[in-house]
Amino acid sequence: MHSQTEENYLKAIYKIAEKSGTKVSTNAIAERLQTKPASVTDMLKKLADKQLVDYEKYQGVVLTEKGKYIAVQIIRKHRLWEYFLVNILGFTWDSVHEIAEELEHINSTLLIDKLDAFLEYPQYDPHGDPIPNHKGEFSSRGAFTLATANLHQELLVTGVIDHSTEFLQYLNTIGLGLGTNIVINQFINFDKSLSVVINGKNGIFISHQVAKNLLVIEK
Amino acid sequence: MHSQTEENYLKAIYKIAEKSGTKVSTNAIAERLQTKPASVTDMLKKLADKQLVDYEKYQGVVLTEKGKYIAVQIIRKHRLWEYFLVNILGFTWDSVHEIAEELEHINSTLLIDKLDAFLEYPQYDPHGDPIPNHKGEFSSRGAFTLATANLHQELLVTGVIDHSTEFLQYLNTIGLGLGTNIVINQFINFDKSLSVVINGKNGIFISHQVAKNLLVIEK
DNA sequence: TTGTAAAATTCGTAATTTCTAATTCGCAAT
DNA sequence: ATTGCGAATTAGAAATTACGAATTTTACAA
Repeated sequence: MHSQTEENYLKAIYKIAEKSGTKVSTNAIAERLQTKPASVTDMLKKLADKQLVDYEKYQGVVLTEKGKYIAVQIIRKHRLWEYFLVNILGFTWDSVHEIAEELEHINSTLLIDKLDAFLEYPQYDPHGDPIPNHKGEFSSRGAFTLATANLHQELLVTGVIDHSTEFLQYLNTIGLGLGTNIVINQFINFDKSLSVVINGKNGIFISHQVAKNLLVIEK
Repeated sequence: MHSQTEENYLKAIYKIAEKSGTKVSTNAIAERLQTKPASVTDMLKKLADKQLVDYEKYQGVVLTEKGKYIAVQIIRKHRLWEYFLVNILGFTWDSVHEIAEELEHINSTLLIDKLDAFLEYPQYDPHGDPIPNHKGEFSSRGAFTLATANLHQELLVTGVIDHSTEFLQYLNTIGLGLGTNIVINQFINFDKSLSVVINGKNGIFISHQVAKNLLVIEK
């Protein structure tokens, strides 16, 4: 078994590598986990001893297959629990992250498989992130950010990149959530902001910063 | 917040005191938690500092009101999760204890209240133990053990005292579970064993040891 | 090629929790 | 009142995870 701390490191390394596509630096891990580089170095040595990461001093780390498998299982658990919290217990999408961070460390493959079955094998969590299946395979919808979408195309919101409570609550205030229909009416060159139609309601402005954090597909 | 270890100590002290009704000894805690008396002494000092127990060297401990409240909340969480695992996810009653031991340490009052509501405020867990409500109040059915029941009385099984997998699986093999009807046909003086009718099936023998661990009420 | 700033590591230390071994305490029997 | 034994405690040490300060390494600009 692995400690909760080890699991959090593996997940952090996975997430950073997912975004950057390269070896993961000590500082990047420290920042993500709100800890200090010295602590990260200590843990990387430990994970390397357990063959969960390939680690060379000063060169960054990469997850081994074993490490990647564990990371994906934790992500699976996190996202399934989020789905449960929102769709079964009635939590809002902006309030489930912290609880799922705790639940993801519960250790029982049987529990997760039964939860998955009870939820009828959902493919996406309440933020639109794909839920890996029991083999660790992810679905993909080929979504792109609103910032790269075309004018006048009918779009469907399928996910968010930023998961912070503040961002999600802002989306709530403008009536935007997963499944919302959206059309870009106007592109403002000056600040790259957008004027959009949300579920038929016209003239809503969305900043470039927000658009970059919204995932959509063509309808 | 309190560590998982602290919570386990509080729960252990509560359970031992519940049975004995007296101050709880260091050795009793050590045995229940599969640890050494020296470790227990260390932790008792810590819990005393936090005002969760009243502790005098060599005299044993008692939970304070604060400590008792926390212990009851952990028991509430444990039993609600057991109910969820059995009645929603389809686990068997003999396989949920270990998972619930992990889930009981998830820290969110909102989560537990929402889970309670989703489960429709169950009063008893899959082993017949009462689930404290959000105020910490327990229900009681006034059950007694099969070992103290009368001949020929129609009885209903409402709980078990021993929660071990072995005991529960044995009950499965003789077709006995919560809600089972049972009548004592014969009392064997030699070894205090019983001949009983279970759900209409005659001539099943039950040892005194088993009878002492079954809770029943009159029908 | 060299100098320097940023990144990463080492080292010593701290807090938690646990353990073993040695010691002390409380109480029952004499 | 003393003795002796089991229960409980203290002391010292290990494992885990984290941190600050000092040091080393890397990468890149001049």
